[in-house]
Amino acid sequence: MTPDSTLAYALLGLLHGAPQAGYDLRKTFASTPLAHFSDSPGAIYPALRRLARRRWVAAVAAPRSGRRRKVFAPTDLGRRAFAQWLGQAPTRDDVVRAWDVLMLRLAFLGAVGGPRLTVFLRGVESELRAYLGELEAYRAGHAAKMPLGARLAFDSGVEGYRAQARWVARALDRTRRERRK
Amino acid sequence: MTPDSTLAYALLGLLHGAPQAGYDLRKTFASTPLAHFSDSPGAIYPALRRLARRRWVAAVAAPRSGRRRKVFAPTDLGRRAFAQWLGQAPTRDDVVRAWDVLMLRLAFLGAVGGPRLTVFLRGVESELRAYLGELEAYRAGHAAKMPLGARLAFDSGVEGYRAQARWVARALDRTRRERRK
DNA sequence: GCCTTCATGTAATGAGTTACATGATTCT
DNA sequence: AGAATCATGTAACTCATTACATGAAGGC
Repeated sequence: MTPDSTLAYALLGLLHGAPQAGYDLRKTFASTPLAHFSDSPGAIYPALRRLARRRWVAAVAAPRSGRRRKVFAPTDLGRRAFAQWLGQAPTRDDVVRAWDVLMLRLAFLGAVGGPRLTVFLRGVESELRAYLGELEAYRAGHAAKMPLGARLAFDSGVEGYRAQARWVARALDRTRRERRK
Repeated sequence: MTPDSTLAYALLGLLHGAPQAGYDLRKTFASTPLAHFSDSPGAIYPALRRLARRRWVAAVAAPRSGRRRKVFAPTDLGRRAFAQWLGQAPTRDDVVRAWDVLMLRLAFLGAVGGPRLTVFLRGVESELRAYLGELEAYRAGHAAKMPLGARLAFDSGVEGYRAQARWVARALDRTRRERRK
């Protein structure tokens, strides 16, 4: 089965929280700065249809009267698929080019809670450290030859990853304290 | 005229540095961590053709003998388009959802050098500060209600932007020193 | 002669963007 | 009655991804 888009998982996750209609999901995307997904109907309604075709979500009883609304809820199959997506170990590639997806998974993992959160954060931490090592090595070899702008852009990347490394250390701390309570 | 993809501008910028063939550009993408663009032929060759159709680049004399190679160089029209792309003032949207594109522009601006770099960085700084303000306001209103994972993910974002704010301040410092030399 | 690398391409597929279309409902 | 909002959808377009195809040049 072909993997679905990030948007599809974001929708699926939100439907776990509460069965909703496409319009509600659009409003969520438009009003929270958490994940910057598109709130355009041309993205959301087709994605919902794909999820429905896959039997990951299903429309629950539509209202007989009032506004026309199609409220979707995850199926058991959808719940399993979502749990599997959440449970994947963070990879180097996730850290390097899909940080936003990692954070999306984290946001949903928090609702689940428990030790899975810690495992996830530890995975992020180790991949992050490894990648920072690669970046330092690259800098040592190439920084001198780079034009000013390129060097600055490179540094921006490094600083970003360093900040995330500090963040993940603090996050691990916080989850430990949270569990002790 | 419809705006072209980021990849197209990346290619155009690299061709400014030196006329090259698609194969060379692929190797650049595969070997530098600067911008993580795709090195797949299915992305690069069509993008080059689009640039050629637009008369932003043109193939320079192909070698009579030896390997089949199509070396492209930017045209005057292409240089103007690229300069215009580089010169755009950074917007809030750039900072929030297209940081990588901003850094790509920065990397190419460095080659140009001069006061444009400073102007650019100052623009980034002010948009960044404004967005950080928005994020703080959001946290004040919503952080208490967010589940642990969501709060952590949100913090990751904030920390990332804060790191970039520190970075841009230092970058401005460095360009000032660079110019004094 | 054979394998590797050079070098360019195409086809199928999936997905997002913008813009438009369409009605129903609620507010004033 | 008219406007705004609710709510869902479609169409045209652009683009990237993966995988496959092709052939020439050079090293051994």
